[in-house]
Amino acid sequence: MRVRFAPSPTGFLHIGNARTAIINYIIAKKHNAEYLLRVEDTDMERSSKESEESIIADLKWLGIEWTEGPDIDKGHGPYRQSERFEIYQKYTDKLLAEKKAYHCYCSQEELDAERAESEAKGIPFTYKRTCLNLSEEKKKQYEAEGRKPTVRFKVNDGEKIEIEDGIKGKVVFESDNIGGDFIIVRSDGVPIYNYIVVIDDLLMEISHVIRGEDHLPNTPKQVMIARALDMPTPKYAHLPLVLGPDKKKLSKRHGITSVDLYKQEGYLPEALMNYIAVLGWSSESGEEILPLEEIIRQIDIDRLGKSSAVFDFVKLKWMNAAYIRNYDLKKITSLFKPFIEKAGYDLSKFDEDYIETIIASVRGNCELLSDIAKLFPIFAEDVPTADEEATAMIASAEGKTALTAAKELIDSDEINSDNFTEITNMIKAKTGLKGKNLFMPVRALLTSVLHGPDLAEMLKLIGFEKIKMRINSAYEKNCV
RNA sequence: GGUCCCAUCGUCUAGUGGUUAGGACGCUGGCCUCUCACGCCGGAAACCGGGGUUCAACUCCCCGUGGGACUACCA
Repeated sequence: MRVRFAPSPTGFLHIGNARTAIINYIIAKKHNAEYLLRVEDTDMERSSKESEESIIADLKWLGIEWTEGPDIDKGHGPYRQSERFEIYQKYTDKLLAEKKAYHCYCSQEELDAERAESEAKGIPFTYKRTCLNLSEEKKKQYEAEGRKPTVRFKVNDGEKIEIEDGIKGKVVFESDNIGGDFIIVRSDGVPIYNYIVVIDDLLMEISHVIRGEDHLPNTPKQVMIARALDMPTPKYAHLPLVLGPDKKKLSKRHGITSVDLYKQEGYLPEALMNYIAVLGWSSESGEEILPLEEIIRQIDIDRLGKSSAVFDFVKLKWMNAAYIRNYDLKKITSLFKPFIEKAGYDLSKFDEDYIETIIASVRGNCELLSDIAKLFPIFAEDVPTADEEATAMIASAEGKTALTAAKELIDSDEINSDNFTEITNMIKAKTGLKGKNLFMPVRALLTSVLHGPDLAEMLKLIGFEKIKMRINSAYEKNCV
């Protein structure tokens, strides 16, 4: 078995494509198959090297590995379509010689006009074969006019194309209603996707083409080309589309749809991978958070659903939070670090164990790695700026009572670096506050936020010096 | 418009002729708790419609309806 992922480097890797890449990867792993990466960069205007690089980087970030591709040549290369033009040329010549394709001199404008006419009449557009039997003189004349021909594939009339799709089952098309003879080589000599994909899949010995459902309507064209070339076709499996909340194909306008953005927002690759992989099917047990190995063990093409799935950003976030909670502490700490640095902290100034302890304490309150940006200051800043609710809490009657007591404790040296974690009890003794009325003001005062991990645990990590500064600062602000 | 695909809670799904239609996210009531989160216990929430087939349809068939994709000298 040989599968492939064939992205077009015209932008970032987005969720829809990532799903195709992931499913192919998982299927490949399951069957111990070769996984080929091919770059479909024949759209010269839209393709770019940067885009190819970013897609590759995103695939790697996700943990997807291919066994063959631009960077791993196993004899089926080149792996970029832009480097394979001579190969395609041979097939085009063959098709032309066998009269299975022909040159077409119709201009874009002429075709547009024909199309507009069909639309006005409300009938489906079909190319009228204007150039099918052009005389040599006519061709010469067109050439003299400076027209450059495209190559059109001649579609057989009344042909039935049956596709046995691994997901959809049997799908039948009629050659008569696919729009007529279609262009396989542009007037500038660059071949079209629908054409070369067939050649590449054959030459690269792809046994299973697993791709998005949006390609299903293209499939009959590809099958016809394969037949004309006397080539076998691979097995097809068309994956249902990933949809946005409005049930339309997921795209940029739905918000964050590129893998790179998820990375930047602080999603773990494993979480994204897990979520995307289980979108559209369910495990035997119904569990959804599954290690990759387990997904590989359980998934199979025929276990995949047939209907499109709405991408649930909220559920992904939930899953990410679960991964953050359960990840190996050392590993998750190292993943958090870039986000702490991004928040403006120089980590070389912090002890490794200290950072790890902080992460252990607050990871449960993080859905995204980037959430650390608002939690880390609680430990790192001398006097973090209190958020709105915390400010209000400190300014309340209980807040001032607690604050005054805390100030007295500090000024009288009743508390020191040895016993400061007992401060809550001391304030309790001094003020008579208890329960919520005690803890919330103290929490607000000493941590600047109302929510978070166990208070005593946090105090230990914040340290006496900072506690002192925070009390003094709050006292000046509220009681002077 | 044409071709093709799809159809169970709001969302992701389980279900393959006989089930109190199950689970997950989200929502929600409670417990735990100084708070939030986690965790635990509960709740509301679905078989698109109509015909068949059958003793029996969410399940099979047909027709509607709805949604989607495609309809390029993009992939």
